Amino acid sequence: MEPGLRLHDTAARAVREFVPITAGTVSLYLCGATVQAAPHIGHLRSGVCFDIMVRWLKASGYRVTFCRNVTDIDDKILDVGRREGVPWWAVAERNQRAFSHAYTTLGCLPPDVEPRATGHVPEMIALIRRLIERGHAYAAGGDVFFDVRSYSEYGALSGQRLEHMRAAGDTDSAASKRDPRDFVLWKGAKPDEPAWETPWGPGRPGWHLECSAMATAYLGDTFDIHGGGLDLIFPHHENEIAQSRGAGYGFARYWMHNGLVSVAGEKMSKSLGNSLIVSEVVRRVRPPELRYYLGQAHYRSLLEFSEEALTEAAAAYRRIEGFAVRAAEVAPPVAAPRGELPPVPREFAAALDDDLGVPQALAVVHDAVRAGNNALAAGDAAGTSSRLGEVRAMLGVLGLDPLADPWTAIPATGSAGDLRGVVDALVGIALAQRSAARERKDYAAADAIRDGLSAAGVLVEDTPHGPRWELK
RNA sequence: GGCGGAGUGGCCGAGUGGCUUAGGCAAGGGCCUGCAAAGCCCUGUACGCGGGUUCGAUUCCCGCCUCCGCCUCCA
Repeated sequence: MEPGLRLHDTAARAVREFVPITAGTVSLYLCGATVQAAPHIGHLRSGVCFDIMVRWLKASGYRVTFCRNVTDIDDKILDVGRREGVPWWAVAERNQRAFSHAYTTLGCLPPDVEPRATGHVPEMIALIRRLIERGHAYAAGGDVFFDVRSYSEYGALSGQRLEHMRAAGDTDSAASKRDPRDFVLWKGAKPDEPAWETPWGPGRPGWHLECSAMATAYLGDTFDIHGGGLDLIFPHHENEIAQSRGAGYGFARYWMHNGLVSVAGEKMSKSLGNSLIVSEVVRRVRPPELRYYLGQAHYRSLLEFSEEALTEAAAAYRRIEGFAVRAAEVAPPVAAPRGELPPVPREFAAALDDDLGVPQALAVVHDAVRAGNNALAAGDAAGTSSRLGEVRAMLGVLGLDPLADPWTAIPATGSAGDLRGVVDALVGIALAQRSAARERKDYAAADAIRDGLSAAGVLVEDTPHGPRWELK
């Protein structure tokens, strides 16, 4: 009777009932970063959307194996290294760290495995060998190419027909291709570039090949879900399918693609130079607010970035957070049993089961918040507590914790703990003075204290139980 | 040229052949407050344009306009 999870499958161009290969388990591969620059919020939108996906799968009882790769070598990484006069691997390492930090900052669970392309050359060589044996690939001029005409299904994912396609521009030695649309599996070595030995000569991996090799290495010949940004459908995912199916593997059964983030009507991308770097945006809104913003729209929709929308999202999240914080003061949350996720309201589950309907799910959250605020106002501790439980459970699935200690968001300086004690004490003294002023009806003095605290980033609210304060 | 997607009230953003026409932000009114803040209650009747189908369309069909993505590295 349970409707169960349904997902939009790009290959089928439809929402399909999700049936895992093995009951109770899900294998998920997500195209992660090509670590050629610092992450922008478009990258993290993908990260957040699939993080919610993973969390929902887990909350639904699935055992999930989540693999998110790192492409740590490509033309641009080499370019950046040359330009900066540092080794290519240092560029990759630095940016990978920036990505990891951004994922962590926005509350994305770490993947079960995070393979790097350069660590999987043997798997790639084996895959190329298999493709050559099966007549789908050929070595020419130092490169190895995939023969697109040998694979009749080529173009099926993206709905492209071979005769309409333009030449693949992924190599400098196009002359040696049998067909201009053939794409490169392995790039022959060039002077001053890193190279690995192969039966076809030294060189480095082509981008598409990496993902096929890594996905099957960790998730098996056939796995459940493959995800990535909309812009990867063609050629990247199309080519992955050609390589993997050509090699005789079943490969991914569902293809999920998240919508892109645009700025001023244009796609956000490194090459367009309109990137909003995560580390910058997180100075304007707090990380959970940015996460809320990136996750609030449906994962397949286009997200046109605007400062106003970001601010609105932050306000919306604060409403939820405000309830949770106030409710927790009255009705302390009961700690959930270790590793167990508390149940979420049925409407919330139904929304997420319907192709990850986060917007509708958030409507359920806000309804619970309103009910909770009403219970709070009525002094209904039991009702407040139960609503708080619901809200926390739902937000947990969305990767947000409204009761997270705000001090943990403050960059660790080694003295954060001491600092907190000092602020607590000083604000406490100021509020005591303000209360005294109010007692004697000296409202000018009371307001001056409140204004002073506000200017310092401490917001004061009067409640039936006395004043309370929070940062920012 | 080929493939795909989108145009919803001031803004963001769901959704649906009619029935209770999501939710948030902002706005106005009210309650609460010493004043605020927060919260609660109320208010706003929207679906790009033109046809068609229908008792009835924002929702289905046709045409058009505008915008975006992919077809080249890109989450």
